[in-house]
Amino acid sequence: MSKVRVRFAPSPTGLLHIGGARTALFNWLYARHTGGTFVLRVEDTDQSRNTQEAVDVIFRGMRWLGLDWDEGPDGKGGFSGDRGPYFQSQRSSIYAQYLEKLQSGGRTYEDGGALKFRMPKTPGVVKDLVCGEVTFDRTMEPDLVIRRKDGSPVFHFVNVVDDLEMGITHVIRGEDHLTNTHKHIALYEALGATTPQFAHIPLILNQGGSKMSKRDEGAALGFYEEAGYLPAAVRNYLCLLGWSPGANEEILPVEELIKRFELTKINRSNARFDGDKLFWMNGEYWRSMSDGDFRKFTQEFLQRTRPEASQMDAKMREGLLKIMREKVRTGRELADWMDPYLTEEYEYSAESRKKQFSNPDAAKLLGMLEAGFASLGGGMDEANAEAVCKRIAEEAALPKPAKVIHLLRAAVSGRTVGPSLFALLVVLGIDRVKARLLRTKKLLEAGQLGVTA
RNA sequence: GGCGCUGUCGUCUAGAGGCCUAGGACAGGUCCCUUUCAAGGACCAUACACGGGUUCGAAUCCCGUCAGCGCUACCA
Repeated sequence: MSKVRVRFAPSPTGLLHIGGARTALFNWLYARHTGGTFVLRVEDTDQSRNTQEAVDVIFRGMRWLGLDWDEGPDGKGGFSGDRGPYFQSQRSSIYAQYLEKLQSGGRTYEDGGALKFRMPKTPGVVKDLVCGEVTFDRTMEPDLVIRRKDGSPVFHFVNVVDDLEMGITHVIRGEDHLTNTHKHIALYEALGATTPQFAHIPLILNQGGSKMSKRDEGAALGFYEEAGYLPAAVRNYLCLLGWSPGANEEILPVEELIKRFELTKINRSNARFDGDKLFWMNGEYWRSMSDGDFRKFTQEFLQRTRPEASQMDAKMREGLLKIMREKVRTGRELADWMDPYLTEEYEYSAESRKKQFSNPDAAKLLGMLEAGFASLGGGMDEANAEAVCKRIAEEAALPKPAKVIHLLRAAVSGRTVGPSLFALLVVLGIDRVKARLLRTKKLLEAGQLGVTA
C-alpha cells in the first residue's frame, strides 16, 4: 500500500475555526498513526479576505495545537516539500493546464462566458470510510461551472487538482462536503486519475445545534489560547468530538491517541461543542502539569496578560502561583486571581462589600486582627495565623472562627474567594497583611466600603 | 422544495443480535470533608425518537414516520 498523504486546506479567514482545527487534528492523527505525510495547503483564492495576518492565524493555531506539518509553507516565507507551491494563489498555471486537459478531452463547454464541466448522468457513488457507500442520482444534476467568467477556476475544480497534484491519498474533511464529493469524483475520472479515499467527519455544532459559526463564543481556536487553556487539553477534547479512544477512557497522552486513532471508528453523527467539559478537562491537565511546565506556562501567560506581575517580588509571585494553582483551571482565571496582589490599591468586590464590610463589627474586628498579627512579632506561619483567628473569634464571642476568617480574606484580598487563606497570609508576609488590614479598616471607617450597585 | 447524512442520559460517548435490569465522562442534585471558592471522596437522578417487521432473542438488522443537521453558488 502506498504511503498515506493527507492534507489540511484552510482558507485564511482571520480565524482558525474550531471545526477546522478538529479537521486538521484528525488529518494529523491519521498521518502520524500511519507514518504518512501531513500537508498544509492554504486556499487563499479569495483575495478580499486574504491578508498576511489571516494566514499567520492559521500557522499560529496549528503550532499552538502541536500539529506539525511535513509539507507546506513554513510560516516564515519559505516552505518544505516538493509538491508546491502550497498557496493556491500561486498555482494558477497548474489550474490552467488542467483546464486545458479537460477542454481537449471534450468534457467542457462555454456558457455565458463561464466554462462548464459536463456532469455524467450516471449514478455517482462515493465510497466513504466513515459514511459508507453513498449513491447520488445525477440524472437531474446540472453541469458544473469550473471556470468563472472572469477566468478564475472555482473551488471544486482547484480542490481536485491540488489533491491530485499533491498525491493526496485520503481526503479527510467535514461532512458538509459529502454531497459535493460525487462531483469531485467525476472530475478525477474525467482527468483519468484514480480517486483518493474519502472520510467525511461529522460537524461540530454550537449549543443551539447548528453548525458552529464564527459568531459563536469559542468558535475560534485563538479564543482558547487567549483564555489560557493548555493546548494538550484542547487537543484531547477535540479528539473526543466524533471519535472515541475506547470505552471509559478520555484523557490520554497524545502518543496514545495517535496509536488508537482509526478513520473507520469515527462517528457519523454531529457533535455539540461542550465548553464546560473542555474547561473541566483543562483543569485535569492543569493539575497534572509538571512544575517546570507550569512555571513556563504561567510566566509566558502573565507576561502577556499581566506584565505588571514581573515587578512583583519574585518570592511572593512564586508563592502565589503555587497556592493558586490547585484552585484554578486556566491561565485567565489565574491572572484574574493575581490582580489583588499587583498593587496595594486593590479593589474590593461587590460581594465582599455586601457580605463582609456591611457587618457593623467589621472595623473593630479588623483592628483586633491587626493587633493579633502584630503580637506575632516577625514570624508567621499557617499554624499561628490560624491560632490568631481562633483567638479573636473567641474574644469577640463569635460562634465560629469562620466569621473572622472570611472577613480577613475580604480585607487582605478584596475578594470572597481565593487561595487557601492561611497559606495566602504566609505568602503575603506579616507586614503586608498588617498594612492591608489597616488600609481596609481606614476605608471602612471613612465609609468607602459600602455596598455598590 | 429536492438530495444526502444522522437519531443511546441535558451534553460527549461505550455498545458492531444474547455479556445491557444499557457502561463511562461533563453538567445537575444530595451527603462527607471543610476556612470561602475549588479540589477530593460517597451516593442519586436522567437515555436506546416513534411505529412496524426479521429473529428463540434487537439499542444493535430491514422498512416507514418524525426530528435534527448538511448540501443544493460563476463562496470556500
